[in-house]
Amino acid sequence: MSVVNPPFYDDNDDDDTPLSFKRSSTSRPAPSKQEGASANITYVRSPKAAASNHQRNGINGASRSPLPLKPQFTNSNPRPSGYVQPNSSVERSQKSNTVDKSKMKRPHAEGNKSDDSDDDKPLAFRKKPDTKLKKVVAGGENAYDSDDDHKPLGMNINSAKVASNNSTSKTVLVKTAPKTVQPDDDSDDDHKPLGQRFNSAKGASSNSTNKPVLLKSEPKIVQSDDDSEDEKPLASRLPTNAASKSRGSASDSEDEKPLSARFSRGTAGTSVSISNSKDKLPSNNKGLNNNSSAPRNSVKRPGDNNNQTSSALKKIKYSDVSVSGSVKRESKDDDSNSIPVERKLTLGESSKSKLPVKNIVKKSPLSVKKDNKKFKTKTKKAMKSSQFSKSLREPPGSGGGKKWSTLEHNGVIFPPLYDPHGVKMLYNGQPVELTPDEEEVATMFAVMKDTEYATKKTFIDNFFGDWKKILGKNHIIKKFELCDFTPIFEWHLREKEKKKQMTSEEKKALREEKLKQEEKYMWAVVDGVREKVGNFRVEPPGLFRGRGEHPKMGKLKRRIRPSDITINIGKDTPVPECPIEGESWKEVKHDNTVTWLAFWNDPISQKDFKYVFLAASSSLKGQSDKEKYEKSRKLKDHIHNIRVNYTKDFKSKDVSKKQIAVATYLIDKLALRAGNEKDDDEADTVGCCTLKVDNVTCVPPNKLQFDFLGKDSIRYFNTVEVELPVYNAIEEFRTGKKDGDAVFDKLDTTKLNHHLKDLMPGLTAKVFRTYNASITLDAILHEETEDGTLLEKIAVYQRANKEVAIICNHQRAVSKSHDTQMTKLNEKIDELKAQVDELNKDLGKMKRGKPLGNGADGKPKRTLAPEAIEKKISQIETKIEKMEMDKKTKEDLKTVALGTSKINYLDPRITVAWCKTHEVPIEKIFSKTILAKFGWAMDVEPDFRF
DNA sequence: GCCCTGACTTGGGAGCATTGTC
DNA sequence: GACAATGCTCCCAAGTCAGGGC
Repeated sequence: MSVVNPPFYDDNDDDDTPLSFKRSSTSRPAPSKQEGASANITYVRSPKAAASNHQRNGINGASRSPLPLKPQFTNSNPRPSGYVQPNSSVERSQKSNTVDKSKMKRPHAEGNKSDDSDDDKPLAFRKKPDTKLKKVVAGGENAYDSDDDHKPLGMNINSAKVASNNSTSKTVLVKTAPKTVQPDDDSDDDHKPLGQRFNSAKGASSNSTNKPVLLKSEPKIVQSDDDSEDEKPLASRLPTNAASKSRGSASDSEDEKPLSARFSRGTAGTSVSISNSKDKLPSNNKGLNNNSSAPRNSVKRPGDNNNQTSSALKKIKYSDVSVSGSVKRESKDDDSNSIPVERKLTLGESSKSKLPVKNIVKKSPLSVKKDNKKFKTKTKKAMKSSQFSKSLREPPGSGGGKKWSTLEHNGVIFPPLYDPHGVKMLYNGQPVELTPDEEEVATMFAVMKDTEYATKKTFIDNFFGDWKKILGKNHIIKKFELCDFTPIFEWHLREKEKKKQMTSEEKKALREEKLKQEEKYMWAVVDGVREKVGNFRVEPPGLFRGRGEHPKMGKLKRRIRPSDITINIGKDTPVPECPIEGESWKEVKHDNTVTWLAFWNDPISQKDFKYVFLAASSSLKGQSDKEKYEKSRKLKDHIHNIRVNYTKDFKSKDVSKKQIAVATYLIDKLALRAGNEKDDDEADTVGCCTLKVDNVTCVPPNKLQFDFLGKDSIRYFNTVEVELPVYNAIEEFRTGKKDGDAVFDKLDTTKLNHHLKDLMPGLTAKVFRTYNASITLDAILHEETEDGTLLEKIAVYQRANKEVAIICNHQRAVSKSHDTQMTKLNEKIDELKAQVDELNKDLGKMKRGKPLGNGADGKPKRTLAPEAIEKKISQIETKIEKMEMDKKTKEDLKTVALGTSKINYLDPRITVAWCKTHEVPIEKIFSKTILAKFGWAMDVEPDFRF
């Protein structure tokens, strides 16, 4: 890639111009990572092998933090029905990513028993000195006193030979020898990405199994006889890189240095943001004073009509007016989706000077009094930990509990009323006349006829139960089995087809019409700044599509009416007109301590609410996002102590303490979710604190096998080698209990989080996920990126992204067309290879002066110059190479969902900084929507490290 | 200290729009 | 231009976690 005088930012207004974070002679030259500041525009980076990611496996590098390596293949695992067995070696290679974080260790790291700490490295990068003994799955490892505490999960895997041929779950090496905790250990493991902290199991059994399994609706696993890892839990699929670079010991010490010192690049401070004055929007506020002291008489909680004053004050905190988020007034025609990327880049920088200064909220005497009272009631323990226990929930710059001063919006838009189609369903073979209300619900079910829901008893029972209430006792329809919804289903298919057949003009016209109707609801004005509203459409009625084995699936979600909806709006602002004539809102509030614009009670679960919020691109959300990442970033400074702390407590005689220690260990090492208690009317899923005895199996001498349904009923199945004290503790917690009993019976998320706050302000269980995800990305990008082509760089990013997705167990179902696509690709590759063979033969003949003979069509072949044939061969080979790469990527990512981590767990500043440093156009990584969401991160310095 | 509520984030999939291939 | 593949956005379900009430 050329780096000669590329403009750092485009200076023009061309919306279509890719936003490349290139350096220009006028911008600050980017210092190379290795060389510190550099005045040269051209980067000089370590001369790493230019091989693609796929090819790097096994290549030793000088890097101190080995990357997660290519997954090793494993084996035969239970797979969900419908999954296909890939056969090719390429496929196998992809599958291997199922785990075995253990395999991630690089050989020389393995051999390197240096004490060089890698605590500060992301887990994914951590090496394990004593690899032979440890296995992990899904990120399990215990390196608190090791050198990998700061590494991301994916990088903390050491390789080790795993001999199991028949194991049913893949294991990943983890340190087994319980180390004595050395607080002054020079470990650098604390900051490694999780993935690197797993030992890698070189040559892991191809039969081990931790395949990711999507069990959303059907938890049953189909045993497969192939060695695919496709269905292994992602958490256990961290790619290994047995031979990959390992960090040199010399650099290890850097892990403990402040980031700024580690990556000082000289010219720090130079702004890299572009400035485009025309894009800077005035902060006028349409007549509503954004600094006005809006009365805080709002009610804190929806539904609470008697608590307005107190609720409004409840969250108020001493002002913190650091409004760093970008706030921009959208021009009338400025749909955020079409904001030029470069404009988005200006948000962070330009907005700083343009932000409406939020009010400094002084606590009212009442609120102070209330706070004092609260303070006095704190227990000694709470007081002791008060500095850490203080809620940090409010986003920065929100002025304490106050989220806005003025708020204008137009309410919500309702779905159109039901339009009866008149198609008669059959009952007992006879057409049945239905009223519009009856037909509406019948249609809801009919259109789902070919979904899995329609085959589930719970879904059918719930639907039929609710439908019968509408049909009434005397209706002819009595039994579901006699119902035939086919005529309605066929009508639905015809409608779909009609829609599909519409010309693009007709579709466009429809879109425009819809946009016209919705335009007014799409925007809100917050403190004088026009912001996009997220979900301004009221959910239409339908059948509840609960995931997994949700007991309420199929129940009727009734139509929401204005009288169900509570509106939240600025006090001196006109209340949105109710769009349905003759009806009115349930209530109107003016609560500026919350960010919702409207809510209604969930018709399926009355205790739950459905909120209307601002869009992700809004400054309020941006501030909150930034705060989240800052908090996670702070964890890096505490992680070593936290790990030392919980390790100490593994052997505590106080069972509660011991359970907290072990749970924290699991959350840290396996990126498990906290695990709140669930009600009986919810799907039976678990997290760390709610693990049941039958969710964890102790496999001597020191492995734990986890098998449970997590969020969204996605299966987490993983075998992890853990520290012996952890293993013993889990065994102890299970003793005397039966299946279904809680492993951590002395623990819940409240206790756990309270404890975590003692260790770091604002720390909660979920912060570990963000921390490990972001530090993994940061580490991999910095270790792996080389001076390659743009495509190669993007491949590095994708791989890092994938590591994180695996750590977080972000799975997706294999697309229906996956197999067809793979078959087509294989056929094309074979065809091209045959062409190359033929051309090579021709070339040989020509060189020997022999005639070429006839082609496949029987006609004499055209004579070409040898150079032309060689050129053609080369072109086809390049094509084959590309297709092989496509194939690998496709297979590799078929069960991994990259988007979730990108949107929720990866600090965007890491990505932006990397793009700037490596001249990768940011839109190659972030879509327009994500760019809008991360506007606040766009002006980060290229040398930013998480 | 427990239970419950409220507010917010996280999450996968459906379906639509865009891009690529022939 | 037709069709397929890919990518993106929207939808809404399902988590987390703080704080109030008793």
